[in-house]
Amino acid sequence: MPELPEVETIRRGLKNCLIKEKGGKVLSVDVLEKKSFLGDPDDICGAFVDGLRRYGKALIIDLSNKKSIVCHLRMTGQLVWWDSDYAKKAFKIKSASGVSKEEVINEYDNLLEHTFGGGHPTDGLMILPNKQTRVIVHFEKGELFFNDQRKFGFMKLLSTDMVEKDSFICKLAKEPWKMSGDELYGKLQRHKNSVIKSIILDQTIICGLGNIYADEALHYAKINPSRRAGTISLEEASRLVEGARVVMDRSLAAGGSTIRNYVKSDGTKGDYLELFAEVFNRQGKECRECGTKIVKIKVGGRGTHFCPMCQKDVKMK
DNA sequence: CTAGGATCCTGTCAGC
DNA sequence: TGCTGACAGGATCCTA
Repeated sequence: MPELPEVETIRRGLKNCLIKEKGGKVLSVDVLEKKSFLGDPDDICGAFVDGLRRYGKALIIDLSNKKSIVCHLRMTGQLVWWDSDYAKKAFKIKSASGVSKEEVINEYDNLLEHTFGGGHPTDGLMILPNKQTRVIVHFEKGELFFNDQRKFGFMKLLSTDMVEKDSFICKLAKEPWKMSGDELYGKLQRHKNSVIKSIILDQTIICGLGNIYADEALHYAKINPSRRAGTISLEEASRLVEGARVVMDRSLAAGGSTIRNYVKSDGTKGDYLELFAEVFNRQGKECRECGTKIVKIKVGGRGTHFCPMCQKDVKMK
């Protein structure tokens, strides 16, 4: 779920909530699922948040005591903040009797400014913790919830100066905005027999794309997802990098394809997919370019969406 | 070294 | 209804 634009959206949002006095000091940490938090939670108590960084899909929360929380949401992670004011009011709403469900939801909508959430879209986030809550960081002025259905994501405590040496982070390739078509083309030559879709999901080749934006970038570049990397021309590689930039820029402008203010009563699914996706999750619908029906297949074990007309396959010589 | 498949987990949905 | 298998916006580990 969370790909680069979602994580960046979370970074920007949490910046306004957590840094210095807005969040205040960390009071305590509840680790509800051991494997979701690596390190000693006591090490961050008493610290302020100094800043938030992002490396690809990894979010780094830098603290005032030279420690950092490295957070990866993987498939189903969410980060949700609410301030103390929200917590009080939400509890009041929850415990009020004789109120209809609709009224309750409206009340929560009025509290949006006290909250921020992003990551895997789900409903029912107005009352936390829920059974998917893995970690709660209690600040002086609010709470940060790390929810994760499948437990693939994690928070990991590191010394700030060790973050860039982390085995995942140090291997990350450039993001599309910093990568040239030549550079990607060069990398493709080292994986000639790999399927192009799988290659661009590899964060050590190009960083930031996940399953949605990989499909969208390939559609932009008019490249069939099943083609082998060795058949991709320099021109196509350049279009592909450009496509990655374009689709992720669009998503960033829309606040990511994911939840922004998470207690919307009309569903929390975010804007990107409905507004901008050309192929992802549009199987059976018409391609907006040519009217051909979008097809869903499996490539490298991942669900893959493409237009068979715009993205014709090319046979290897 | 590369390429492909299994794997970590829980929840949901289609089909019987 | 209940059961079953497939699948899910990620990354790593194992095998050939």
